[in-house]
Amino acid sequence: MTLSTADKILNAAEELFSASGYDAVSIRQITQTAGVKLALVHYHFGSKEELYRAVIQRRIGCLSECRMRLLDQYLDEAGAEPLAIEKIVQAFITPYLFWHLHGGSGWRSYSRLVSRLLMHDLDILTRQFNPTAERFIAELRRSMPAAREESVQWGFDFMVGLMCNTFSETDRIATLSHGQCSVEDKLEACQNLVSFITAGLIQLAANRKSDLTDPLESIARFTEL
Amino acid sequence: MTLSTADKILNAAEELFSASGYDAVSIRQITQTAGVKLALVHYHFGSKEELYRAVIQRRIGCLSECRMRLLDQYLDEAGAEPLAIEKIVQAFITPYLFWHLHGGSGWRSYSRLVSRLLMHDLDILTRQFNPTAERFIAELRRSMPAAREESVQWGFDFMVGLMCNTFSETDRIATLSHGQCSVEDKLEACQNLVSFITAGLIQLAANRKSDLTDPLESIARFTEL
DNA sequence: GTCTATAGCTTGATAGAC
DNA sequence: GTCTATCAAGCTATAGAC
Repeated sequence: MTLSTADKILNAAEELFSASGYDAVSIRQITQTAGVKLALVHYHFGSKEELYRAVIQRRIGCLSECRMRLLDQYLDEAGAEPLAIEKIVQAFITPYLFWHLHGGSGWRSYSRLVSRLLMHDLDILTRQFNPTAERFIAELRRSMPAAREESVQWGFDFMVGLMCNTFSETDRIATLSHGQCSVEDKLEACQNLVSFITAGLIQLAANRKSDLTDPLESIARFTEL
Repeated sequence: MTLSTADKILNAAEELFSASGYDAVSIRQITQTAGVKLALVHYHFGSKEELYRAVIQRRIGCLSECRMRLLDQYLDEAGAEPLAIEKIVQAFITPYLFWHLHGGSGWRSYSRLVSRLLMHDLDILTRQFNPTAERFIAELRRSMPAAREESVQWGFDFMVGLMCNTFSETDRIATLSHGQCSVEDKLEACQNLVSFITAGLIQLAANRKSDLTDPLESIARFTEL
């Protein structure tokens, strides 16, 4: 199990980027963690940003493929019927969970890193992710026949955001629950997550939007005083 | 409307931090944007990190207060009854929306900045935020009488995460929907958001967790081949 | 309170020996 | 492929004149 220099660098970078974000990590820290010399990053990857991209690239295909295969399996089983919304949510989220649980520490870092990345909007990510996204949106649309297009779009966006939030591993919930819950227990988190998202989507499927006029007016009244 | 130097710095910092994150912004950029000299940041705030904290501090009380007042109003109206879950969600989210809509560009930046901050877990934020959080969790608990404590905790966590995600303003949805939706339309987003979260919470209130054994096993089968 | 000037350090990147 | 040595630029922070 001797790793190539490139892999050592990728592993260290994955871990550090996922813990602190791109800007807060220097390539010196990375090479030190990896146990290799500074110049080797530039030899193997060219620049810090290209290293970052390489880290993301390494595992992204695996995730997309898992999602697609699970979706295909459910479509097979359902025949011509639209999928149950819960199945779509499961096909989207379980691959993340699976690799997080059984992929070793690298995958744990990776899921955190990708989740962090949501605000960075890097071209790589969208280029790799959008095809999968569009397939899931299409299935969602088929399973929400009465819904306006916006509801479908927002529903998918909420699902992605919530999943990333859960895997980003800021353990707010541990503090607030005084240790009773923790993002450490990803299976528990995801069971709740999938259930929560499914119910939310079913609600959007019925075109229900909450009317916010009253609370907005209340606040306006507060701030005038 | 002449701003003090400190306010000029705070405004510039708020805007830049919210756009790029703490580490990616230098105090040189900040002072340049603010139109003041470099040394003044250290004179007024001491250090870059203290400036960051000051930016967060400036508006956080206002938000918490709004949330509390709205919650109090609803409690008044409800008498001794537990609140409808939707009311709790509205009391939590509408203040964010209100200031985002009517607070000027500073508040727009601010909501994005705080949302970004979720992964940074800064002591200030939790110290300021946790009392509000605990009140909302308590109300949620009262309105979800059959729910296990974990469901209440996860439900609240999902609400916070989803709200922050929506206000962090990465416009994934604009690309995926080919321009049909956008985070620019925050009212539309929040109407869907509140409806989605409410339905999710009601689901959790009934202690429903999704069973993920089947999809996890399917994936395990894929990866063996 | 505001300015200039600069100290002291870290950063990403590269040149060139082996 | 890997190493050492180093560059040029950028960074936070501070000292001291006004």
